[in-house]
Amino acid sequence: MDQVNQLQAFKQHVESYVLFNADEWLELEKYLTYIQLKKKDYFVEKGKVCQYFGFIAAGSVRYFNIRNDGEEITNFFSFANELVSSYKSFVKQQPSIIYVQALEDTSLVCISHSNIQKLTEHPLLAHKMERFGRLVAEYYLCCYEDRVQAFITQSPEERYVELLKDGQDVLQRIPQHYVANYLGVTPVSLSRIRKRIFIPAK
Amino acid sequence: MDQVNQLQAFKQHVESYVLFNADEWLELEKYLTYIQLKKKDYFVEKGKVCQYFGFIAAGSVRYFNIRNDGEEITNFFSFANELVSSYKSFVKQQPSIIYVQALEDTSLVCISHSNIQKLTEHPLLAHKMERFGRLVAEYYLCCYEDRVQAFITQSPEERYVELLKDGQDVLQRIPQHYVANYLGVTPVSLSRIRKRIFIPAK
DNA sequence: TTAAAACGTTAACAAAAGATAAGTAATTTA
DNA sequence: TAAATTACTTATCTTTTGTTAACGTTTTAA
Repeated sequence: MDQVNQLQAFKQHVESYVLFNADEWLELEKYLTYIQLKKKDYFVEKGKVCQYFGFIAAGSVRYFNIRNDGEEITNFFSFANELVSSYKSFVKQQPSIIYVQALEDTSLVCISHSNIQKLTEHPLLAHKMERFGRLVAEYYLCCYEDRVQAFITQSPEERYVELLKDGQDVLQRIPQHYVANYLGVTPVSLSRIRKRIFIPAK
Repeated sequence: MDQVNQLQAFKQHVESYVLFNADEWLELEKYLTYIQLKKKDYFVEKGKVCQYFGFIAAGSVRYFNIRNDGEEITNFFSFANELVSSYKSFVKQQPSIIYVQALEDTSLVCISHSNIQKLTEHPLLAHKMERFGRLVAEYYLCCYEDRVQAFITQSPEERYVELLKDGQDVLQRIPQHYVANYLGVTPVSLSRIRKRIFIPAK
């Protein structure tokens, strides 16, 4: 995917939050950074400060942690036309507690933290950029609200069934043990859940 | 607690995000609503649109859900000097999926949704209000990020031990079965966890 | 103040999940 | 392409959790 198309996709996504006119876009474009990740490249590594806030024009990423025993624990995924960052690390400019890694070759349109600072002080763009930042945070906040709600009110099996409903395409692209972590269970347990669901007891 | 003190506490909290000068405060104050809740009064009810975004000057609230079988499931708590709203409902102006109820008599400094709209278009205050909104959303997003992380990487027992560390005072004020829900386990299970922790096997 | 309701603990049993290991299939990569 | 690695399932055993019910205590409300 070339930069023109990446920018196009980025614009479309941003405008689902806030509308910018042509002049504003010309100015905003100066602050964008294009980043290409190959499969397994890191967008952020644990212990390092997340420098960019990214939009996935193409590809996908996985957010994970490494336990003391070396096991990788997957928290989350982001796909094309979604945003990506180690949010807390980016916002607070503190070392990330997670890794964010490309699941496949991935094209990103990014804004660095220092450019975000400049944009939120920019005479022409400040107001809309603040609003954009707020709406993005609110969007993800609502996602997390749902996710916490699910952990509290649903069993792992129910969470998996729910995920099957609105994430068929997603599930097919992701190794199952990553999904298991995402649901908060072990891969072995997810395998049993699948067995229970697909081959009901006679 | 009288309104002067409530406003004082509110100002202090807001200024931990964004600084407003005296003139700005005088203007902003026009948009505030003071709400008193008696114990067990609702701040928001399920199915109704959350009209206010509130700051708890004194008191505390509990966020909960009612399951099909009538059981109440507690999601979250907010205490004095914290913000409260059914975030998703307030932001999207759609019916709340949860109840928010006062755990004790509670004094709130609130801004209505329509006033938030006016403030984010206000010639004097817009920029700072947008920033305030963004920083608040980011703050809560980080809280949720931690909470989801805890569900994925920790056992209920570990989550409880963690909660004991930084929430001693909180735990003493809240019925234990509310805490159990918050941790994602049943009250019976939390009782067993407590037994395991406090009376270690000989 | 007394009766009713709500709380927390414990017990007993069933269901589910974790840990470990083994075995097969699929994918990677040298 | 062959060897190595990774992924998924299955089995066994242990631990934890859920469910239901009982019991004494505390709190609430009539």
